[in-house]
Amino acid sequence: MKHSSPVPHELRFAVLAADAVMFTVFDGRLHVRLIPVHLPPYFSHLAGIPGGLLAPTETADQAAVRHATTKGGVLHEHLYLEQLYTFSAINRDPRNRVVAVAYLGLVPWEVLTKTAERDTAAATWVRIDKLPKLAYDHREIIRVGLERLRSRVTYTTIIKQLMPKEFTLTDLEVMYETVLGQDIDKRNFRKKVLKTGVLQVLPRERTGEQHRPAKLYRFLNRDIEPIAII
Amino acid sequence: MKHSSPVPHELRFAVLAADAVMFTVFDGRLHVRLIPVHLPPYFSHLAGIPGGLLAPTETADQAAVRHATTKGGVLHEHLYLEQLYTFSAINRDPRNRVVAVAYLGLVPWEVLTKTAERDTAAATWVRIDKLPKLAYDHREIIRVGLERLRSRVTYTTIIKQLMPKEFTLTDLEVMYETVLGQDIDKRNFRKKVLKTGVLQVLPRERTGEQHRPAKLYRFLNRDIEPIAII
DNA sequence: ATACTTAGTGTAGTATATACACCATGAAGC
DNA sequence: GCTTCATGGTGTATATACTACACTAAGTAT
Repeated sequence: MKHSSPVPHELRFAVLAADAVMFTVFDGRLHVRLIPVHLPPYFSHLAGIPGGLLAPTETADQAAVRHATTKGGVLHEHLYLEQLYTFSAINRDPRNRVVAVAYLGLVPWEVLTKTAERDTAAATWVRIDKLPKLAYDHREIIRVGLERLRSRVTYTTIIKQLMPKEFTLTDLEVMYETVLGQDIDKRNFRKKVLKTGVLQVLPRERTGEQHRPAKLYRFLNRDIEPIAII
Repeated sequence: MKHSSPVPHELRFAVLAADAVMFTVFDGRLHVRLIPVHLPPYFSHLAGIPGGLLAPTETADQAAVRHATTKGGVLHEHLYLEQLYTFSAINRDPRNRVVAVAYLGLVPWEVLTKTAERDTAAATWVRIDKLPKLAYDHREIIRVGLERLRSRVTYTTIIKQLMPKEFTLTDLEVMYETVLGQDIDKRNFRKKVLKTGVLQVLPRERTGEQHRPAKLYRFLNRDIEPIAII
């Protein structure tokens, strides 16, 4: 049993939420995961990023995983999440004081095989240059998430969280180009990325593509290392 | 008047706090601001970083400024604060569920002229290699703050938040060396930092120091720019 | 005038970044 | 089986940046 609380009721004014800005890349475009917002005062007119309240026995990390998977439809084992920023503006939710711990989520498109992970009534992948009107401050949260993603991509190996297990060097180059929105020189990119030593060549090639087969690579481990690549 | 809340009482389990890990540098050492923790279950046995609960009409940023100034004793106009990380472990406070939005604070030692800003009974500057036993998860918060400071110092100009208005190139070099804990080559440092263009030479020198006078510089603006220096 | 202390500077060697074009190889069509 | 097509894969020359390193300059104190 708990002791009587030393914190007066009027300081328990806020509700805590965990929201996830999840990105994936396909068709050479960055996409973000959006769900319809059913709650008042929006009643499905608007979209938002997946998220929800913390339970009393949950950390923000745990709540982020729970809401990203249940509401966002992306399987836990496919998803990388890291804390992004905490949004605490007084009226960010018009109904209540809600403080949101936002998370940056990344998931490789290729692993999203289950129907619920692609586009359904409950959740869709939307091009970041085609965002609809969004509820709350979710446009701002997405902006901060994208900014963080682009920044981290240039000095860490976080991009591995967007790549499938096996990929060609062109796949990886295109991923960098898509996330950063800029072209990269093919020869210089290959020299640089191979010199970092984060990739392992596989004894296999990707064939069947009406051109010369490409060697397949994988990242040596799942951790994000602080290495400048671009 | 507020509408009746759509959020059940049992989801208002948490209290929100804003804590500030404030750093300054003097005597060639990094110091962090600590205050005695009077509350149960610690009763002044332990120290902690300044912080406190959010008021219902406050953002986390505002609460961080308020507690850093009132409890930490550092004047608002001397203090730089940026959001660091949100700590939400279930039992981080043994009395209550408290979710803390932690802030990284920086302040130049030279501006701390008021008594309350130096060492008092209410707050002291403690060498980061001589930390006492700390309440809650404050050692972890300080660790994360220091890690963030060192990381930001290498690819932004955040170090300007630790420098007085006017300084010599040696002052700046020593600041980098102190924060990063490593020596820097004097000639290479000067070439690099002057080439970035973030500094302005002043038409003045620092004299009276029983050696050749040093030119004084200042940062061109207060914003933090993403520039690699070390 | 001398001693002391930090300020201020340059260069050579190495490593890294950039710009840029052609041959290799499998698939598909004839 | 020859040709076409499309992407895979490679090297070099130039410019820029990084590193290591030692001496003179100038004010203060005696």
